Amino acid sequence: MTYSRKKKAVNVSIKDIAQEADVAISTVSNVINKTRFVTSDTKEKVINAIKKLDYRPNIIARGLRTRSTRTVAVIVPDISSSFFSQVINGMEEIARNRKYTLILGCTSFDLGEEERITNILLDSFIDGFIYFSGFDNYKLIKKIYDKNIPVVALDKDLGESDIPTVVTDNIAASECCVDYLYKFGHRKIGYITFTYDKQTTVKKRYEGYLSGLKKNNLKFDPDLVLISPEMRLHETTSTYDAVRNFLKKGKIPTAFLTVADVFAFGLLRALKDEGFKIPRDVSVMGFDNIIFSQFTDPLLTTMKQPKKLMGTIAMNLLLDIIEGKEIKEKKIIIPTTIIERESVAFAKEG
Amino acid sequence: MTYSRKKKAVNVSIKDIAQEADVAISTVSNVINKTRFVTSDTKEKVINAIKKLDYRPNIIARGLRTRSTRTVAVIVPDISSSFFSQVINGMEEIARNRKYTLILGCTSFDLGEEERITNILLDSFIDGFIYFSGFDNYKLIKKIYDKNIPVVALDKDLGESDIPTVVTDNIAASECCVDYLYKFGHRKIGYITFTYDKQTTVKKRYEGYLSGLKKNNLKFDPDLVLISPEMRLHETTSTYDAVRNFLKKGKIPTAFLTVADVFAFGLLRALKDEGFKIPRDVSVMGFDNIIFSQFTDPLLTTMKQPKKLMGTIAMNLLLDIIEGKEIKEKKIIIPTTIIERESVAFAKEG
DNA sequence: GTGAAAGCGCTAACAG
DNA sequence: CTGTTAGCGCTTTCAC
Repeated sequence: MTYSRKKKAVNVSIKDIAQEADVAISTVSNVINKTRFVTSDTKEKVINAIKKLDYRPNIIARGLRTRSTRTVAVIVPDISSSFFSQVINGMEEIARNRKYTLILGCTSFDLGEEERITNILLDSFIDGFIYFSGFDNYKLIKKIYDKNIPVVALDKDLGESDIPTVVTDNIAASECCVDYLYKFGHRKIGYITFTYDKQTTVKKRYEGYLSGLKKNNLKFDPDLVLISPEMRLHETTSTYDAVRNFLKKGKIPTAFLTVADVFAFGLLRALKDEGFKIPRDVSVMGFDNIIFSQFTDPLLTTMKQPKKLMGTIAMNLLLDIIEGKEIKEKKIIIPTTIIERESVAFAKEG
Repeated sequence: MTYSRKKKAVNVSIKDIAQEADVAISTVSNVINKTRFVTSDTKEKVINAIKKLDYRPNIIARGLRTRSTRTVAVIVPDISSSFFSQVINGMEEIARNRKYTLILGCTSFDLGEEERITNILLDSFIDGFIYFSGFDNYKLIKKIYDKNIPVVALDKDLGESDIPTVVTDNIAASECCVDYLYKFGHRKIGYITFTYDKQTTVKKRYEGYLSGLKKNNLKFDPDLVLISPEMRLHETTSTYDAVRNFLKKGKIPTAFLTVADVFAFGLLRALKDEGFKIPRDVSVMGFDNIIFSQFTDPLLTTMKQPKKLMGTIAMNLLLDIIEGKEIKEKKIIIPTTIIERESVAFAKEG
């Protein structure tokens, strides 16, 4: 069986409405956009014609005139991971409520791809950008910014730049985790992270771990940290293997902090398979509070990044900028909170 | 501090290029679109001008003429859940490779919202739709289809309709699960699902469970199935509670099949807390193979829906239709496979 | 092989 | 209060 596309139906235009209602084109436009006062009589005629012909304005044509399409783009590395998709979910909700359309640009964590996509999207019809790419490629953002196209950077620190940013304070949050574990009597706090020099988030969290130790007068012990380039975000065995190797070396922290929940999952399994009871023998604390952290056994205690909130805040900021509203804060810091579940307990004596 | 938006930069237009290259506008257009032969001399002049002025065609203007924007929309209930976002991930990849832009329309599982979004998107500038909404609202899809706008339905059965669809055979897949458990000696196979009359997928999987029983000459026992409207997709406690109540009634299957992996997570926990060893005492089998099923303890044996593949197939089909290619199959059935992990074992004797 | 000009559907400036 | 008209940037006839 074959199927081939019939040609697209011709839509009714504003001209048809003007004809049908026996008024000028501009009057129709004015009724639709409420741009000028129109007598209720003519207004009614127009509205009836619109209903009769089932007319909808062509937003392409409108966009050509107004240079705005009420469309915003978000540049994101990957939508399939729970973290990103939840943030996007928040953005989507705001965009929709404020009657904007959202376009997705996935970079697959690839800088070249990021540039390619940005350029495509830059080809005219985007009203604004949210840059949520995981990379610290200041250049690309600056390019958009310098073109006077509204842009907000999400979850990346642009330092002293003028570009509006929404960030979680990863350093402070990590410190907070260390504080928390310290309060539970832990003095040998391990850290698990993967290496990704270009991702600030990963770096900052590690910095937070270090400064957290210092703050609590804990000495940094390199044997307590596992930095592995092999661990992956989408499965657990790589982490599991890395952790098993790590544990073989014999120096076992009384508590682990991981740079992301995902790594806590592999860690949990590895620990259990080595005969440790969680949290009786070893405490485990994650970071992100992704959905799955409420599925683990034991339930994972973790630092919550308010993902949806990140999305809504960033989107609201962007749309405010697009609409020319006055912006009070150009740098918004999103609060994080610890979600206490079952994987952290008091350190064993001695 | 305040910040308000400067006005948008004026982009260079085809006119500027024509001027710069000292040729006609149409020649520039013909060079860009390869629509007519142009001498290599003039071509070069044009290309140089384009490079010099960093020109990019305005696709809005182009869209106004050609009535195509190389933009496709996908209507989806929720992007924050792992299942949907992975499917979308596949779509995105294909769209990008074939140089289309993807627009997201989230319905939040709300029929009214679905209609609203569809109408907005219908307002001109979408070349095609993928309907992946979870609902069986034939009406809306048909409306698009009848407007001769390319559309493909994903993961929903439209029966005898002419509308192109991509589906996984949920009935067959569920039967397959029952077969699998049967082969492991299970004769008391339980089923856990939530009630959602309007979602075919849920219904079909249940039907598959029933026909699977019949096929294997197993008698249906209502006491072995848990149908709960209270269970939620995004957390595990609701399922946990429902299962604990269910178990209290005393009739324990030797194996459970769940309509979705998520429910297997709560089930696993409830079972363990009741003192059952998995899979020694009770086997558990999920459905979907979401990422987290490789994180559970024990690792979850489950029926895999090839999520990314669903996305790529649907998107390729849609783009083929848009581009007027001949379509061999209007109804594509996506294969499912069982992922054997650790949560299913042979039934205990007696 | 190239150029001139019409027109896609809309908004906005100008006229009345 | 309403109508006329220019023009957004592009593709596409039609002319040469």
